[in-house]
Amino acid sequence: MARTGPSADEGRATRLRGAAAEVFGWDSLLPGQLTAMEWVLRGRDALVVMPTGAGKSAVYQVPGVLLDGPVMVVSPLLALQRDQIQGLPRGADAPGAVAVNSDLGKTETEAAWEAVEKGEARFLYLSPEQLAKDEVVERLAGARPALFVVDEAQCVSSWGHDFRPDYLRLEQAARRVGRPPLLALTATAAPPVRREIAERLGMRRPRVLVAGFDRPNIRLEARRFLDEDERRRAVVERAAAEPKPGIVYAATRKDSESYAAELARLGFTAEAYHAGLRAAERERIHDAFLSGAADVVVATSAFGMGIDKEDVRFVLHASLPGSLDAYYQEIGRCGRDGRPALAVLHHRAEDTGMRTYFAGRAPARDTLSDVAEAVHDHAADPAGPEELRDETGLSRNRVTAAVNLLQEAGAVATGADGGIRPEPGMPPGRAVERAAETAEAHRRTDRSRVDMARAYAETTGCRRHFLLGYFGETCDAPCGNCDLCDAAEDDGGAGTGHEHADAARHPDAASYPAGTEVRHDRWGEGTVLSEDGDRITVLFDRAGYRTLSLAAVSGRDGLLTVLRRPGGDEPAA
DNA sequence: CGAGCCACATCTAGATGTGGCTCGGTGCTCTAGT
Repeated sequence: MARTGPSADEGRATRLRGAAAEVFGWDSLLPGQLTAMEWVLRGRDALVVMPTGAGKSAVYQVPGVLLDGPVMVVSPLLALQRDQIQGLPRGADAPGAVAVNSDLGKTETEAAWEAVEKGEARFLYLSPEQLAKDEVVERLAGARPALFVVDEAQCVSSWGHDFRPDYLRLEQAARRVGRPPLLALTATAAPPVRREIAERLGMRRPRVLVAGFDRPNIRLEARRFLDEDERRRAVVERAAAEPKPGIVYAATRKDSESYAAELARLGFTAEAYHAGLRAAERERIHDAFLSGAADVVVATSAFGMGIDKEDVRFVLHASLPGSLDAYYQEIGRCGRDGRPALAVLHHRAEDTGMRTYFAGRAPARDTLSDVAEAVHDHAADPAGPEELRDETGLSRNRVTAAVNLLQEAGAVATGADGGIRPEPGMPPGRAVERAAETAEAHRRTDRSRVDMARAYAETTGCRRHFLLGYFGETCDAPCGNCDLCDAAEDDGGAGTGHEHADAARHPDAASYPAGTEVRHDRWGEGTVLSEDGDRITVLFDRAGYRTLSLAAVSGRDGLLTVLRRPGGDEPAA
């Protein structure tokens, strides 16, 4: 196979720079942006992890105008789709863009498709749920898309398993529309999440670009409370005292309202934001925050995607988050202007209860059983999710989630026409067994994510070191901008704080650098994520995240065996 | 998993304790009835 020479690469770079300048009015491209754009233009699958505001969308927009066919963009929120379309250049020469979703009437939908088919609209925005519809997939296949983009790709991992199961069916959708090259974009993804995105989307030897994770201007703090009233007081006082604007994340809708009410009583413009509010109200608060009219928004996790505001000064958490993936995403919304910003986590031991509950949910056995039987009954004439829904009487999401789990367990497969058939020699009873085991493995992983969030809250080393370690990055501890680094300095140095941590570094720490593949007697196979003094954190394939004491695992009895040392290719895919 | 609520029981007449129940977060889409 002929390799493309330097002149071909240069040609591509020139064309991309030209399109960026002429179509979008961008005179310069960042090195990472250009590299990723070249991959896209060459038709390679790619996964790009880049902070919000660093020009992620440009990675598909610029090559998109040079490709030979429409670009489809899967985006999780309709509001985000609207923002993206509005952000594109307008005018006679501009590449058109449309969204196809439930907001549109019949006539509008038809007009949107025609714009795509005639080439008037180069970008087509869709929710993953749209791709579950046969008529959408067929029409899209006819338009021969040149690129399949998954924006906010962390949703594949965070929402695909239960909340929005159509996220786990994007691989099938891509195959059915002619399997164009894939581009996954996200601002936050730890190495296991990157791996899961690539796997779930069925990426083929993807190129991976990870832009720097560290946000050194965000000061990190965590405070533990025994008493609920004390915690509430501390959160309110901090939100009141710190420079505005800021965001407070609460665990429940009720809490978001009570905190907002308390801040309002103190004279601040504070708004509660959660998914239980009417759409118009949510929009009003969103706009008030962006315009600077609101000092503080107290929100559940519903608030944030699509918030691109530079001058947010703090993100306070009034409860333990469900994972560090979610936490980093949420605190990443402050200090985008590079000026000092603050992230404080206020937590109690009791917070883990609700998080564990949310992390532990899987389709009921009865549901799995009903769906497995329905698939089995249709072995001769495979049915799609829609038909399975009619037959089982279960909701759309339940059927899809059950099908996903059965498919992951190797009990069913999806054909080229979208039909779901049982794997040969797999009776429904065994299919359910295997799907239940798969669900149990997810449950363990999700719960271990909660454990990692708690471990961050309770760490005694440098917080930034811990957080970046979770994302597979290193930083020189002490970072000098977290509460624990301050405490170490106050102690006056010698024999305390981080120096203490260094002194306590286990002699075997060097034997398990990040990326080492290991096998543990009890937890099975996994990958070392980070090393912190005398402990290492390992992500086990079946047991999730575990923090292990080196003294305990590496003694003479060797609970931990090294399978493969790091080095070579990027582990994603 | 655990907090909070309610009904009811308890030991002795208005509080305190206990068992059972419910609820807790993210969005799109479609449909029926205004």
